[in-house]
Amino acid sequence: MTSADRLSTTLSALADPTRRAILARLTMGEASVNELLAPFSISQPAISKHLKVLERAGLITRGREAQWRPCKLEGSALKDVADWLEPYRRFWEERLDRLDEHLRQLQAAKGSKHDQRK
Amino acid sequence: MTSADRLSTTLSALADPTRRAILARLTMGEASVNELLAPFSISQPAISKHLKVLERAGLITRGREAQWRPCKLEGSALKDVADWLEPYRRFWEERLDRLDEHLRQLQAAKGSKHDQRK
DNA sequence: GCTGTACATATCCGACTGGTTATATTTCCA
DNA sequence: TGGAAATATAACCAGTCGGATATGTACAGC
Repeated sequence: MTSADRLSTTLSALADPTRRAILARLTMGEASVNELLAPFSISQPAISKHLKVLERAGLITRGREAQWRPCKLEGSALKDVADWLEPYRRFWEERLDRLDEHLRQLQAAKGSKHDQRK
Repeated sequence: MTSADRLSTTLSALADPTRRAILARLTMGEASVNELLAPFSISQPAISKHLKVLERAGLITRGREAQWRPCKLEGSALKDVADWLEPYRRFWEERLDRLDEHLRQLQAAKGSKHDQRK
């Protein structure tokens, strides 16, 4: 799989609120399928499918403990996303800079008036 | 649209290599549809669809200049992704791995890890 | 006006997605 | 040994996706 395809797989795995909720739960530690199922009103096979997608994307790994298949968060795939995102940082920080500049101009305009309250 | 849905829309827009390539091109400045089309061997309507997806996700904005519709990168949607990603950083950074492992061992030592909740 | 250019929209198609229910598999335990 | 629990797999369905081709719309310049 090419690097672009891997990133696509990861991002599309993340583009689902249920799967992101699963990842959020896993930040608190490993969990079984049933534990991950509990907060949702969907069927168990649906969760198993989500876990398969997350595993395929490298976002989780799975162990074996008797009849349990504990899930564990795997950070490295998220790092790929962060690394892709990084070069774009200036495009949202720049925006904030401009907003900040704008706010300072507003502030200056306000300060030049006698009555600062509406 | 809820916050989760907006993030899902953004992530699924990013989960396509063609759309990410379009964003990469736009880091070098605004571009027309034809300019964005050039590097790809897909049809013009296909690019228009991709641009619609990117616009809906808030990743680009579009102007009007005669018969051209220049596209411009919009960083704020990417910031949403970065903000979502940030709490997961400790899961890929090496420095905290030992602490994390330690915490997970403590958690495991508490036992009854796999109690069923239903 | 007329023509060419830039782009959007409509429609269709095959592949994929996220959900379901039903069933199979693996493992523990009484 | 046999049942219950945890999980996986199979089959199905409706909706979405990314592509195509064909056509429509808006504007520039002659």
